[in-house]
Amino acid sequence: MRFPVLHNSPLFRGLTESEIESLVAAVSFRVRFYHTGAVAALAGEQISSLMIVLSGSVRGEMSDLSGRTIKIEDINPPQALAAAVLFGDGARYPVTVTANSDSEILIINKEDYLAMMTRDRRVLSNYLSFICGKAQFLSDRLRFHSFHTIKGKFAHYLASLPGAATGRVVIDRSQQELSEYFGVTRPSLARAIGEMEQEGLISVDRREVRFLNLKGLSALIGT
Amino acid sequence: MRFPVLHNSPLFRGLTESEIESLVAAVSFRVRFYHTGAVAALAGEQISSLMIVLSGSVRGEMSDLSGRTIKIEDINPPQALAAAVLFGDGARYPVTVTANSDSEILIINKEDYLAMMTRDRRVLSNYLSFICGKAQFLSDRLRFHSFHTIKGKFAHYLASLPGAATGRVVIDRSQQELSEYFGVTRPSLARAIGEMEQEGLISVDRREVRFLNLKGLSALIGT
DNA sequence: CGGAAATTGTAACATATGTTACAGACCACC
DNA sequence: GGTGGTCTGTAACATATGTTACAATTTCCG
Repeated sequence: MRFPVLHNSPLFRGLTESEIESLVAAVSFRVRFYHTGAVAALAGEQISSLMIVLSGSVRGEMSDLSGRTIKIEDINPPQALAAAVLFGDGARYPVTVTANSDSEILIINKEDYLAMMTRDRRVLSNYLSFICGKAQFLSDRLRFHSFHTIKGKFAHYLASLPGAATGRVVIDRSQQELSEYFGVTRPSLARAIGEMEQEGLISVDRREVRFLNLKGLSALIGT
Repeated sequence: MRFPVLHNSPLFRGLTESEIESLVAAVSFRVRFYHTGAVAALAGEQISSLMIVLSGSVRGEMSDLSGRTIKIEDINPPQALAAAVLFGDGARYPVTVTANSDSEILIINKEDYLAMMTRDRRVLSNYLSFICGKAQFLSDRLRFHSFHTIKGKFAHYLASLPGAATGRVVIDRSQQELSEYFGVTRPSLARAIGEMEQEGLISVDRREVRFLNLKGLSALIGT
């Protein structure tokens, strides 16, 4: 059994295809085939295995109170299902996973995956790196939400840019992207920036922002 | 060197004190003493070691643009510093860590901690369980923020309670706690609940909630 | 039972943000 | 140099939420 697609998975980074093969072959794995529309995992079901999409495409969706389903995300090869919560106490699938098209999924028991980690340090490092990155991402994201005002989010964002200490930073994305990152609408962001400029907190020239009133900016962050 | 306090750490759950001792002793560790006010780690500094508070107390704080510092959280024994991002690519301390009182911190190099994981499977399991739990927590938290209206958050929360399928659930916390969980104010939550009741979506009797209009509730979640 | 403390319901008002729409500025490309 | 497309600034209006305050209700404990 060969899994060339796993070579691109962050979980197997740095391993040759043959190394991956022998690692996987050493444990009891299986490959299941799901026809379009078939359900690979049910929301709420206990997670007992690492599942990696080998081919095709699946989607995670939640069913709401009236039975309607809402699509959350697509999962394409070589992504894994719920990898970030795999080893949590009583880990359960947060979403129902359904095949978008005919798909193959590699299934490796949790215990076996653990064994692979102890056998090859790179597998361990890769998983740790993956999940720590995820935690970092979620944590950063959540921090932004903790500032309730757009000005607060923007001030915090400015402070996080390289060169903030010099009082002059360059924004690296468009207002559109920035507003999505903040979870607000574009006009609202533009208005907030305009007001901050009028209030003498910053001066804006295209994508370059200068800090004019550090105390005022800090007050926004503190809120 | 003995570390009785580690016995209560989730990272060393299930190990006897002597097992912990010998595991730690097998790698190059050190215990550093920090006087009140001393800085144990600087925000932005690269993370090279696992640091566990053995005694005393430290706090994480961020400095804002004007140099003022804002306290984020206290870290008490036997908690670890930035354990959730330890193995991320280019992991850096998100906060500056300062001693609240005279404190001792156990410092174990990242590589050495990795070695401990491969040597003892329980250490590995514990860390994985810890970080997956963290990811789960952050992810749940973030999901709530994705519903912009309070009614949406509340409907989603109701749907997540055990017994939601029966159309009758019991809320397990006070409005005060719930509002903090949602990141909104208490009167706003009360108003939202009142309106949902008036709109015929739910009926509320103390902490018991019945679902009257599943379609309407779903519409809120879908928004 | 009784009184204190926490919890909950409700109101009036201020404000931040979303929504929608449009016009000017910039940019790439022909 | 035009020309279409994206990005940005701005406006008027609707609305959700925060703020503050107080009364009603429940819970807790002596």
